[in-house]
Amino acid sequence: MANSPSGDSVTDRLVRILETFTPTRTAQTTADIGRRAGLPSSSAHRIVNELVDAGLLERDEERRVRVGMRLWELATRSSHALRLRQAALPYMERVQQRVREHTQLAILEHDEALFLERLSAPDSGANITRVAGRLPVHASSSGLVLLAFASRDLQERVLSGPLRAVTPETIVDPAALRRTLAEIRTLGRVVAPGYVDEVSTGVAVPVRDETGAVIAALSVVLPRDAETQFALVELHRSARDTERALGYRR
Amino acid sequence: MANSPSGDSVTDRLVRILETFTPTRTAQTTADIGRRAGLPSSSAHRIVNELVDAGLLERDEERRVRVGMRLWELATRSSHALRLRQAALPYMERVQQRVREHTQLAILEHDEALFLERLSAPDSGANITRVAGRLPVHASSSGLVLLAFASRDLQERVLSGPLRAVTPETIVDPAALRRTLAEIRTLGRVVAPGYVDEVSTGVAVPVRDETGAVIAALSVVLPRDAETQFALVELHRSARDTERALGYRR
DNA sequence: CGACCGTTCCCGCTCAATGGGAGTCGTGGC
DNA sequence: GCCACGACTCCCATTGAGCGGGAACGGTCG
Repeated sequence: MANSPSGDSVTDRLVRILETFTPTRTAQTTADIGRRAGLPSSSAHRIVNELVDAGLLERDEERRVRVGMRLWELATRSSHALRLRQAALPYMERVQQRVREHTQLAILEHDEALFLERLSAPDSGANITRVAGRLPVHASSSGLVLLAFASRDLQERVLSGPLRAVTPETIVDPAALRRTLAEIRTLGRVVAPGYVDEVSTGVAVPVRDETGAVIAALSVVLPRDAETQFALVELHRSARDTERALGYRR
Repeated sequence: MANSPSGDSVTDRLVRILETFTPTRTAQTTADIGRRAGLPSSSAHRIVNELVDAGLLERDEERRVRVGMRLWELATRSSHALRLRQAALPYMERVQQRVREHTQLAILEHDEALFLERLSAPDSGANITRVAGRLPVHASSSGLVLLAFASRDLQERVLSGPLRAVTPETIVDPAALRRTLAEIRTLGRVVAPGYVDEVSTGVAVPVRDETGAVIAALSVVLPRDAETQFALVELHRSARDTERALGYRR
């Protein structure tokens, strides 16, 4: 790969640089980026300046570096997930209005649940989910739905891998997880009390394409002891409407 | 610059490759990308494969190349615009529910209005705006608001540049545009009938930070002859609520 | 069956990227 | 006022990774 003795390509370096940015660290000095990405100072400065010139990164008033709007634009405007998001949004809004709790849309990405959208009323409860954030498939309600309908391959990989407990109530026993997944496939929904956050219960349903394959999960985060039935009915309705809006007819 | 005799850096090439993707062309063959980006076939294949390995691009079922979710994730999760969008979203929803027409949020980016979000009821009218899409500042209602409160520098650049007519009613006379901008500054809003689309009227208001600087525009697209007053009142209220949600107190 | 196209593989050349180090600027502590 | 530190820029000799022309493979279409 690149001319670097360190043996990483320019692409690798670019990704490593972008990965130094997180939701809580959106602006940093070039030197910081270099340290975190494991790049020599002069290289870090040179590459970051190049990226700023290209518009992929930006400088704020204090010359700190941020991810550029240009990158967001390029990534968003041709993302196929945008179509899914736009189709689902009106129906997510309806769920949000009626249930008045966090409503979210997630897809399967690299063995995790990636959240494409989150709607929250000002008075909604706690929620650790973020737009463009991730949660493990075996813990989050969205993830469980995505996992239940994922390839056998992925299921086995997750079941045999270490199942990290996010809370004491997260399912970490492979046999129990297997039973839960079977139940999700039968019932077409999941109720996940306290798996991600002890004070909340996630409920989720699948969104399918015309072949019946599950392409996304719609979910709501309720207070731990809330009634789940109404939210599930609304989620199912919105999932169907989203499928229709995408042009899928089954 | 990269090792290429063509004298463009790897970064340049990356941007050129990403720019071959558009909202209407979200999947293409590697050879297509190469042609459109002006790269030799073997180089295009090598670079695209590298980007796919890094997760910035993806292959679909037919081996065509798409922009990867990983790129969207990296660009979105640390984007400072995300904070603005999340703060504005609940209030945009309220506007959308009450006015029942396209509601959008735009910022100034590289002398154009860049749309961060668009909410549309299924029964809303025509709208050429897209999320992550752009419109010229002198034509769109959002753009006019952003331009009116932008730096004198940008204003003069736009006023002296060629003002392209999007429709026959777009303001293309510098003197008229100057008067319109002054009026926007006085009234704190704009009504743009037929400037972007002859059958629609855009109305927009500014969103400010604590220093009073305009950071975004909230707008609604109405049918050409609709009453604008109600929409403007709702927009103003939502702009104020958004400013408060962002923690700006004035 | 032949033409075409997308793609992969190969390989020798070369020059752009590399990174250590020196120097500049700005800041904050004392 | 002085010193230390950190962020950043500039310089430059070295070198190996990127480059791209070309050959070859495989699928598709007429």
